[in-house]
Amino acid sequence: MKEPSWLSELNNEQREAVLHEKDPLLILAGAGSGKTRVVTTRIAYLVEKLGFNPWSILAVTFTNKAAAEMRERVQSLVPGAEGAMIRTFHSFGAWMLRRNGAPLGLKSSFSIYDDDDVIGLLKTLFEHLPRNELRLIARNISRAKDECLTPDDSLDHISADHDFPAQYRAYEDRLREIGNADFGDLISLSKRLLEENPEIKTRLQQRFQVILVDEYQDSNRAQFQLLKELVAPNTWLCVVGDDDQSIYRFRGAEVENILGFQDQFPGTRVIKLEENYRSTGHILAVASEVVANNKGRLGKSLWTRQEEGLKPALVYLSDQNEEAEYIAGQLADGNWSGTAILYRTNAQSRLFEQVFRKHNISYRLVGTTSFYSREEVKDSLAYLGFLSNPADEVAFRRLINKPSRGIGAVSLGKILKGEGGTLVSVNLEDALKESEGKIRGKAGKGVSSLIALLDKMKEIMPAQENLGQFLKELITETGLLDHYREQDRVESSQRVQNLEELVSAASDYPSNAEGLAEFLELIELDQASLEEEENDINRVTLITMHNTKGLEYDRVFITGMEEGLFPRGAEYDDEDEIEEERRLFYVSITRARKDLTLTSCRKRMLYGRTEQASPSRFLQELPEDHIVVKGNAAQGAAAGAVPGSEWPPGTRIYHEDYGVGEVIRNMENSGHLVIQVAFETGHSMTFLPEFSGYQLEKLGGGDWY
DNA sequence: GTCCTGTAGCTTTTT
DNA sequence: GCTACAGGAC
Repeated sequence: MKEPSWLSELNNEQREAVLHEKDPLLILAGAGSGKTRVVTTRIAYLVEKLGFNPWSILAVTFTNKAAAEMRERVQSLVPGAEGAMIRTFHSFGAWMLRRNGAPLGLKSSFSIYDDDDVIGLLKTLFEHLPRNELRLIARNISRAKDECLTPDDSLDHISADHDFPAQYRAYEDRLREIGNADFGDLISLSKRLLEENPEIKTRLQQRFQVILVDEYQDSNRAQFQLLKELVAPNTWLCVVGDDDQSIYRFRGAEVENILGFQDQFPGTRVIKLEENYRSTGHILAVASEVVANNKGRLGKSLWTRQEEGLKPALVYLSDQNEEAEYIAGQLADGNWSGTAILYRTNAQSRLFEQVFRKHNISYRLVGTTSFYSREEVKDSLAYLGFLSNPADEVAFRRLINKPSRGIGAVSLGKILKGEGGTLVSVNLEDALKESEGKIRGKAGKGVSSLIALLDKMKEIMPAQENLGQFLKELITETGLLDHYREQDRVESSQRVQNLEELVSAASDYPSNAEGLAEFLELIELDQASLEEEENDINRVTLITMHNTKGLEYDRVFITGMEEGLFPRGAEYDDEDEIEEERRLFYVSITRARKDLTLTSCRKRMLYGRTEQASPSRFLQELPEDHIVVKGNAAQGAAAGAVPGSEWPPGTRIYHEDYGVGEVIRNMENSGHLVIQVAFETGHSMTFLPEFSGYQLEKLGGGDWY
């Protein structure tokens, strides 16, 4: 029997991974080793050769992009096989909860709250707390859910704040009352659903005979527990991942899930994919050498058949301006679309944008302010969300006075709490109607007009051609469109254009309750789905290191290789954190196919201050034989010192107001020397000696020797 | 109820 | 250096 070409094109290990049957399978796939190819081919093989019904296959990924790519590639191998359930973990959770959530009190039309909405809900519960604290609570709730912890569990390791469990409980109660779910719920409630309802669990276990998990190293505890619930003794379980590419620990990802997989699932077969098809020899050697510094790895050694290629360059520059100019110079060859500039923090992109604009270099900025977090989009979605769920207080608060109807905080309080100060109704549309006539003046008229508007919207909905048409009516009738058109005129923004994009995306859905729920889920779960991809244009990619996972470029620049910036937050030398940063470095290096440049600056402006920078510790880990160094590192300046400074670190001083202290750091701001002094009183102050030096008296020490 | 100004605080963030 | 938010002035 002749093999399909997609099977015979695989190398031995890849082939083994595809053909493996029954027992749990752990595929350790190094960067660029053809991981996606193995997963997609495995699905194709199971359907085409072993006769599995696509319906019985579940493949989970972490990003919508990965899911879409997987679906596409499966289809191109075996048309029809893409009928397998290929979803992100969260989208799978949502799918399950919409169909089976009744025992948990969830209606099929629940909305999904993103981080902003969570903070919005917390704000309704704890009005007096400053936003910062609300953000912290939101983060901690999300962390608790990553571990499947309820307010009843021990939460001491999440937050030492004694109020936290009560705050978490209040949040949970309110969210259940409203009937919506947050991102964490999509996983943790799914797990609870299966745990508490054996009949649902059995049904799903019978359906999903094959389960594949991609990027397994990024799964968190809750996702692991959900997976355990789904897997029956006879399930064909296969997980794919790379412990060296685990870079989301800060979001709850547990490398332990992949490190301990064999213990959790006895009888596991492990297959390593170590042949790299992406990068040339020197680049791969550098990557391998760097990541070998990490302990706690399963251990792989990548190799390539490719030529040695170019040696990666390590370039020392004086500051971030020179860095941007240097890269702009390198880009003069016009190969932009094959090039990516990587940085640790989003803030670093700004200067590149400026300099590239100056040199007429086209660029594409990946992953900044998301389309959905824009005000006009959020406003429109609040109306849609509220029409879908009139208990949605977060949406209600957003739309009540947008555009302005004269309903302020006082009137809003009356609507929600009535005259007596108790909650009028969970259904806020009822509460709104209840309050009509009880509120005077402008606000009273506003309430009446909002009621009329909502009624009209519900009435005209079924008559619209599609949901886009309905949304267009909605933003016109509410006045949002006029409101933002005016704003565009004044601020020369593009808000109306964004609204038009939203309308056009909604046009694919029918104008009814189901279409509305589907559309809302799409945009809640896939924030990138509307952003236009114009890949045909020759443009440089500006992107954070985190965002590059799964991508590759001919030429890569890794910028800002400086201590404190990358690795970031290195002051406290937490070895686990350093290892995570090192994995991030490994991920970044392995994005490059042929050409890799690392840049490191001696000075860097951060938060508006220019500070001396020392080279990243990772640079010492680079194998000398495989790199080329340009420029020099420190030019003799000690860390925290400014060359030629009269006040180097270590200088003992006396200040007439603060007493005795010691200079701990020199900085530069707009050409002026700034010194930071730690006083014996415990105070830390900064001074510009040029202007306030008369208040400072040197006590000796700290001279240059 | 809306507009303006001073100040805190700043990672990474698939979902 | 920038931005987002709270609090005061209209």
